[in-house]
Amino acid sequence: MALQLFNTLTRKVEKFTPLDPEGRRVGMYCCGPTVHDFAHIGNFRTFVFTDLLRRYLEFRGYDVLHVMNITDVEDKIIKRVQQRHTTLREFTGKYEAEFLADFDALQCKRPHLLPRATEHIPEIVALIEKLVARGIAYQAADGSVYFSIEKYRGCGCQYGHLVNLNFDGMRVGERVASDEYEKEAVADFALWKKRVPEDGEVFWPSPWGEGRPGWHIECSAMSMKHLGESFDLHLGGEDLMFPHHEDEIAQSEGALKYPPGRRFVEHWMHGSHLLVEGKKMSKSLGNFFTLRDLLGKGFSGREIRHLLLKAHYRAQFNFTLDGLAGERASLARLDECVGKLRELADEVVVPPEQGLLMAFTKAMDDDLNVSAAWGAVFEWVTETNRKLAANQLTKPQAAAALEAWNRVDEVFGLGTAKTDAVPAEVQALVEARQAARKAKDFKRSDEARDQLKALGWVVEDTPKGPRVKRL
RNA sequence: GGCGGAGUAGCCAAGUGGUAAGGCAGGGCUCUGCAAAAGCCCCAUUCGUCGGUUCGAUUCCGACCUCCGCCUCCA
Repeated sequence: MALQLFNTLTRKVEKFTPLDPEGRRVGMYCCGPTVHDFAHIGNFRTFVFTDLLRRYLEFRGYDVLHVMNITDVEDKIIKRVQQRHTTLREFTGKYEAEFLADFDALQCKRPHLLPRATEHIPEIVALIEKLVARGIAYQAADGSVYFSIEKYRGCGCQYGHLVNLNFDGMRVGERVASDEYEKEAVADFALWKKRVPEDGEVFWPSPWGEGRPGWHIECSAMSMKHLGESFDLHLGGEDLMFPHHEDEIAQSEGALKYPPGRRFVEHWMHGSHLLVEGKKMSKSLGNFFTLRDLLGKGFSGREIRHLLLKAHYRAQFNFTLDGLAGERASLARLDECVGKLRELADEVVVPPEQGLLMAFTKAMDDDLNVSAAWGAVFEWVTETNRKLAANQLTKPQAAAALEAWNRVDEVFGLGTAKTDAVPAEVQALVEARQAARKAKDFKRSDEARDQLKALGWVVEDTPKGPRVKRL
């Protein structure tokens, strides 16, 4: 079976075929963060999803070029730069660094390229010039340059690939009515925003005067620069379908005349939103977790990653602290099994056991069915534990099983749990307890166990002697 | 109002026109001096409701109920 992925363009699960004639190289663009604040756990759901897809493509043998933009100029950013009396670079640099630290904590592979909008102004201007030259973009009386959806459609292009748009049925709400710009049509969107006093020092020169890029144009300019005018995959959160991605398609396909059968992006994928405690995240409800909030509650990036990877990317997922705590036990079961295999397998190098890999691949090929994939992993855990308990696993068999898990984990990216170094005080208590047990002084040995527990360690007696684990 | 998604055990969740994966919690057992966040085993005659098609439906069709998301800030 081949890899199949849902495509928002067709609303169907389709066989994934790269544009590369050799079928090897894959260009993948993900809409990255707007660096105006700490990213929250909902944002990271999307980034963990894109990381999962990239890793699975690599597992399937593709040579992936992963590009993720950093939006470092935008209304909210400019407002905060003014409020804090700082510079754009200093402000966005801080949140970009924080974002990447969180990204790393969640064990996401760094994209190969992290282009910043402010470093692509010439490409953005060039793209807008093409649109102006084709008559699809116009400079309004307010000095800003807008994209004309009417003109675009007049060129034979379709607006509304990703969502079924019904302009008449749309609620033209307060947000549209309150728009301060002087557009020809309400649906037109800004490509270049004319400099206003509130922008402070944030502006660049352009053929239309000083100003800054609109929100959508950066992604068209940067994705095409780094991945070519047509590329394979474009990902983002579901909220980006409209208007952001729709407008990206319009800008790109409006600026370049694509030959029949070619288009800006072959395959669009969107991750569903995360709910927190049953509700959409919002600051007023206080259900707004940043990664550091959760790390502060004692959860690890690895545990959070594991929880985010349990849900299918297109399914709405309810994030709860209880759920996170529950997953800890599940992950521990897996770690325990892998740890035992590691002990037994030693350094033996053998090819991976096929059973787990086949079940895993079958599940993941089906639009990244992680639930089925985890099902396969845990069936394998139970089976492996059974053999382990019965002493039925030889060293090469354990090594093969471990190798299979390692391949799977190249995709899940959980790695090994960080084992805390055992402090001398704890080690001394373990030894004292063991000595008391040998002397059959169980009162003393139980006291030692209680003391260990108070220090946050749990002791387990195994055939190989006592073992301590962090509580 | 328009568009889209979802309802499967206490909770999370996969799946199929032929009789329900997996995880958490719970129960039993094993190991143990006792234990264990160690291991094994058990745990839905039933898949929102009502009809229809069918030898057979949770799976297909129709209606209804409920929940959620998007509709120009948003991952």
